[in-house]
Amino acid sequence: MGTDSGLTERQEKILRYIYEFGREWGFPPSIREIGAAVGTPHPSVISHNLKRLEEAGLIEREPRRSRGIRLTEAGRAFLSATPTEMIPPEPPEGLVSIPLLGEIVAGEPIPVPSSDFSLMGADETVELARSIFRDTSDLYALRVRGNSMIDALIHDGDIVIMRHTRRVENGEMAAVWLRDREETTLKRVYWEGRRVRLQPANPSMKPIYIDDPTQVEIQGKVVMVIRRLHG
Amino acid sequence: MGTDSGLTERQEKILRYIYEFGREWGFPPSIREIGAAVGTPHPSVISHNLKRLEEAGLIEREPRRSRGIRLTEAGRAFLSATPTEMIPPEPPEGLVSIPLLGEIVAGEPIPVPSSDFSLMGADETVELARSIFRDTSDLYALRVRGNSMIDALIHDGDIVIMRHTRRVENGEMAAVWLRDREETTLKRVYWEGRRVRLQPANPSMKPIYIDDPTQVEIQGKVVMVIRRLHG
DNA sequence: TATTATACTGAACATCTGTTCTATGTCAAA
DNA sequence: TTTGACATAGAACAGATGTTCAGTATAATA
Repeated sequence: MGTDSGLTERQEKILRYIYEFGREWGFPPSIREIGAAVGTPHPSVISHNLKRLEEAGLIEREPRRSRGIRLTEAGRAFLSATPTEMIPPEPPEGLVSIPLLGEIVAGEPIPVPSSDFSLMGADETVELARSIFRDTSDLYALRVRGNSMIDALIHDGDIVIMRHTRRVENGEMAAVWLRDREETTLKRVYWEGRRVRLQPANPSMKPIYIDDPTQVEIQGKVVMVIRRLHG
Repeated sequence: MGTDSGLTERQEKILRYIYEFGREWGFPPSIREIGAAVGTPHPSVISHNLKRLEEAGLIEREPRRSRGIRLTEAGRAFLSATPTEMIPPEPPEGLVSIPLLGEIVAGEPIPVPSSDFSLMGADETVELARSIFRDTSDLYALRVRGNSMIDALIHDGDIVIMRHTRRVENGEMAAVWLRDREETTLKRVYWEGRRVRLQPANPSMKPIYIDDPTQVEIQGKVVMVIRRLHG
């Protein structure tokens, strides 16, 4: 037995993972992916617990279909009601609370943890109209520090709204995580055969060429730039 | 070839089915489920067409993962561009609908009627979170045309949110109505004794001096700059 | 103690699923 | 006509995936 919610700690973990996996990837996890996430490689255990979660009405399943897991409203409600630390207050309908995950310095990039893109840990949020975006599930915000991106018409204090996607079109501006350097930087990305060109918007600056595309991890693309002025 | 969209009829069917399947089941379809839906039980055909859809940027895929299909923004846009059009809903509480009153060209200013700042006549609006602003009663929006304000970090297509005030501090950026010229322009305003200096943010451009301050009518000051990028 | 219920472990299986390979048909350009 | 690009068709395969079965462990209960 786990908590007073009637769910095992593992069951709660599973439920939460299903939610977070869906947010990140756009489709539900498989049984074994859940198992790896909660530390049990045995599908029967997950299967058993999924059965319990379904009996509790927190999820729905499509028998014999891969990734046939669906969170019910009750499941979502359960997750918002039992936070791990703090759950941000529900924004009014029509608004999106976009987590402000940190800062980004264009010239001298600072790392942004690539694993933690959940709402947790974001003490600040940016509220925008949901209608502006077609899909708001994978948006986050970064505050720009420094004036190195001045020629991209982005300067100190600006807020950039990012979409957490793994793929960008040629020429789109993206937040790029360079694995070997452990840096994040804002650049326009061009896929040139088997190398990647990271082009600063400033034409006087030379592009960075990455010969190993696996070193380049797209954190997301810039969807919007917001600048607030005097009052 | 199918339509003028560059997509085969089958590819369009596939794209639409991915969307509808996701809406119905909460997870993406498998390749063979797509095949059955579009009348071809051959996975290679679907695989081939999915590759095309991915190249077109309409979907994203996670290689070798079952149901690893995700609609991109472009994909959603494509679908909503074709079928029955949607009716925009009323803005919910917590939002401000800021009237988009027209365009402003920094270099070659165009007139904006100073008398009509009501909501009427504004066919477009910009929706923002009410919490961003102290007071939302006197806000309006203008779309920037042209790149003359490029050194003010404002460029073509940007939306500027204005506060309709008659008075600005020295150095604040304002929309200025020049009575004799019947023009509106975006400039930083400096009150210098009995004349007014309208300073373009571009340092290479000369300021405009207005000797008769009554000719200068402050339309409002720039409160926010919004730039939307790809998707 | 014996019983029952629940959660877990381990293994195996049938099917599903994405991918790859080869071959065919179609249509437009050379 | 030939050529090439492209959509399609069929088959096969390795791995993923959901499911099931037998057995173990632990705790609550009679």
